[in-house]
Amino acid sequence: MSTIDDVAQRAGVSVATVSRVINGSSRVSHETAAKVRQAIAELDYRPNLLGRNLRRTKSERVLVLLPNIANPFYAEIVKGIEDIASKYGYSIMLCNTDSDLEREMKYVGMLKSYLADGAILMASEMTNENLAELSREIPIVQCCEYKAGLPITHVSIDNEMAAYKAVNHLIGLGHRRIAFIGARNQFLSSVLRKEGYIRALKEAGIDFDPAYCGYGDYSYKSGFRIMKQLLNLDPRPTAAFCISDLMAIGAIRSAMEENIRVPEDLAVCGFDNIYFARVFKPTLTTVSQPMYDLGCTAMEALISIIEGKNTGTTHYSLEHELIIRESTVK
Amino acid sequence: MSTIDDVAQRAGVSVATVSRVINGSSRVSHETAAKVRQAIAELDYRPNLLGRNLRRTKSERVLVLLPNIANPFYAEIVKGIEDIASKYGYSIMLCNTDSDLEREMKYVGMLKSYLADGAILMASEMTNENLAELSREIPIVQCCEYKAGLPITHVSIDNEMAAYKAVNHLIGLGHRRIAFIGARNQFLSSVLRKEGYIRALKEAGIDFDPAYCGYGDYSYKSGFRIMKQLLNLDPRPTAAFCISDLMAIGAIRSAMEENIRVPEDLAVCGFDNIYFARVFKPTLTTVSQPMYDLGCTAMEALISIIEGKNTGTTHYSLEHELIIRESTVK
DNA sequence: AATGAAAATGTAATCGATTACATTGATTTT
DNA sequence: AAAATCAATGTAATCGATTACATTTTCATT
Repeated sequence: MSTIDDVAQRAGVSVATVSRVINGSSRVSHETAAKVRQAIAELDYRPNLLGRNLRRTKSERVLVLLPNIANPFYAEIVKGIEDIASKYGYSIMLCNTDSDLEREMKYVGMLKSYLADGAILMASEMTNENLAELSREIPIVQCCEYKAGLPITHVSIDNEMAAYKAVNHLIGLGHRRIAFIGARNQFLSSVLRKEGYIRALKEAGIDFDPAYCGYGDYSYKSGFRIMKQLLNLDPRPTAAFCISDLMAIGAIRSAMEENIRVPEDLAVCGFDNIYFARVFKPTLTTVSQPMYDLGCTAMEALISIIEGKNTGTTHYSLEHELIIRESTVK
Repeated sequence: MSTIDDVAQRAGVSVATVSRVINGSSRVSHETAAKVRQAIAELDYRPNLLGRNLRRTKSERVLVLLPNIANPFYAEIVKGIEDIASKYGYSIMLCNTDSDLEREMKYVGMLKSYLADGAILMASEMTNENLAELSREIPIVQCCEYKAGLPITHVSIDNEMAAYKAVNHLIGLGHRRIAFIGARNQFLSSVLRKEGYIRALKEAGIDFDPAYCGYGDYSYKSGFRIMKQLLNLDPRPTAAFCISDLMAIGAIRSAMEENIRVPEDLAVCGFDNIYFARVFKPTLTTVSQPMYDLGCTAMEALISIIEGKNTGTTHYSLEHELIIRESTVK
């Protein structure tokens, strides 16, 4: 309601002085500062951020684009992002893209229109070309699900190795017919998880069989559907490696409906280690991603790009861990 | 990068004309408009939203404050909010408050600093006084979890009746010792759910016993912990009504650890009908809230306040439904 | 051809802040 | 006492848009 002019008038000083008091940018006498602060309090004045940001061409705000807030995987990452943001005085605003390119572009438009200083993209649907162009204009960092071969900083885990270890675990339990429940998309993370799966099979002398592979969209539903199909195969798989926990849980429920016991008749391994992985019965064997740290690292990286401390692109790879629970071992 | 001045220069017109073309606010000749559009395309120009919003004192943006994006209950509500927002040309930005007043106040500060035209608050931690004051300055709507007795529009279900029906269902199954797993907070919704619980007991001639009541924070963990304690009672409850599905699932897992069968030895009823309620084993009896519609209604209400169509406060109460599944009936 | 109305376009004020530069007044140095 | 220095404060330009008002152009009407 009230502007810096109102404050200046009430305190009997110029707007410059008021601004100095607010920003502590240069020395103001004690008495004057007190008068100004008093006026600010009396008027309940708050600087108009639009004016300030316009003048400073800096918003200290960052957009976080994510495909789906309902996916618990992202919640923990966001926590890390928020903590680091707040440490450096940045605000973050979450943008739910619903994996819809049009929605995503709307938020990217806001980014290009100076509403924020940069963005963290998770599972962006943009083309490589658009992404590259965007990152030339505006500081961005890709987190977790990312597009390959771009000069854009990203933060993730070693997806190939993680998948390799998970599948190796299944092989170690004696399984030979191991299904792969993945996703067919542009994200390097999903490509690498499949590569890890194939490498583990190969090293164990097991032929890769595309019939044992199904593709969905990380969701419970798609895991459920894919497993239904896989169970119709003859001989049917005795184990499955899924690229998300939600898919794994869907797969298990699918098996349960067919009276197939997990893990006795079918061992299932997930990916992510969302909170529900230890709540669900049977508890879920999975690859634990350091979600909180992924978020922290992404935000640290973004801020250093925004503040010009870091111009090159860096690819961060954080540690993961295979967590063995009831869904593979009784 | 480029401004309206650059566009004007390149097109050989004035900034006013460029603005007219962008906003279609008044007639511009075909040729001129074409020249301007060409220049805009060539420069990849986008209006600076800070400048525009400052001038218009309108951002067409709305903040959505929610306690926790990890709670699947909110995800569906947000979808409704987003759909209506997009229908009216508004953008929404999600703000994760983590039920932390300080964080919440930071976002409220942005609101007061003209970064958005209004907000939808879910489970706000602000005091009644602060809320009332805020709503006098800025359009806000409370959704689902709300504070009572304030002249602020809110959208929810009839929580008392919903709880009453759920507990009545348990009573109908023959239960007499029915625990209440709730939350001790300022939200009218949780107070009303308890009142519904008490009314159902009363009508059935069952004495209300505070020993059978536990209080947490809607989370899985708190449900787990509370049920652990309740099971130590002698005689122990044979049923429990929980004010969130996450709590109900925690309670069930707690019982399972003690080798207590659900629903045979203990019937459990949740609240919300989150997606997981039908995935979890046993599937969960619960009160279904029309989350998507709650979101839609809240956003419609907010927009009508922002655009000055509606000045009074309205209290919307949407329909709910008791959904009976395995956790109460075999 | 002169007139007037309507259409197209331009000029400059404005939104609310920040900040370079200018000014004032007090204090120190010589 | 004059000069130099420095602290405190003010004036006005600026960020990038929108828009009221002014001006120019076009064209139908007489």
